[in-house]
Amino acid sequence: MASSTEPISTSPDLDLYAQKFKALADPKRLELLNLICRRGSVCVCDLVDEMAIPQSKLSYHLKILLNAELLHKENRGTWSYYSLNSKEMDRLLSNEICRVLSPSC
Amino acid sequence: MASSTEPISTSPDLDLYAQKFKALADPKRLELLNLICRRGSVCVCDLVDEMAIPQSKLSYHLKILLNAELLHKENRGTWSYYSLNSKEMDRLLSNEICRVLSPSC
DNA sequence: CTCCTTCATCAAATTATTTTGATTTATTAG
DNA sequence: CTAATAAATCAAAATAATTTGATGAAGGAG
Repeated sequence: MASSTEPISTSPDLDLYAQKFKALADPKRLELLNLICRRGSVCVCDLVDEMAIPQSKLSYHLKILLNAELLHKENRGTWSYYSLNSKEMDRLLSNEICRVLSPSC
Repeated sequence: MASSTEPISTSPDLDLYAQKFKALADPKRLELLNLICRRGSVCVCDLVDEMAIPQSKLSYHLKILLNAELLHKENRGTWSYYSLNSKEMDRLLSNEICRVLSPSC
């Protein structure tokens, strides 16, 4: 809706934040974020190798992080390259946590 | 494994962070944090009135937030007073998000 | 063209979380 | 003392998230 009578941005859209935190609410996905961050940009097949996780499972988790806008995705041919959305991570998390999740980024 | 040749504390306990984010991963709980923050210190019965939510449900969510150390709890007689653990919130979240979740705190 | 790789998606099975209503313990008030 | 209130906990039911293995679409390699 977002009608013109609604208070502008007084509603911080708790659902939207909840979605982002939900994406972060899993150790596997935190590990994934960390790995992607360290690699800069990685394709799924490399992640499968490094994480020792079935590909469909990986795609599932990547999608959750992507939907939460914590990742960027770029398609090159049949490959999909994922990278961290640092801007969004920074916007969300403290420096301390960013450093923990993304050391040397 | 965890052999002695492994780098110490390379794992910053992702499980622990995941737990905290899981606590934040629910719009009802974010609303709850916000309300508690604005009140400073509130007992469960007041929260039941303000949130229009069954008491057992509220206690369930409070427990999750407490376990994640996002809240403090103080018992006075039969009353339980909950308040925000601002230190932990600040440690975890960006200023922007802290402000959104805890306006005027 | 044919075969192979990459990756997303799907449906079913599994597992985890949440909701509900009842019960329980402790405390307070009359 | 007895009544009533505060809040935690419990078990069952309802929902939601995750895992798994299979399939399919699309592009690359020979």
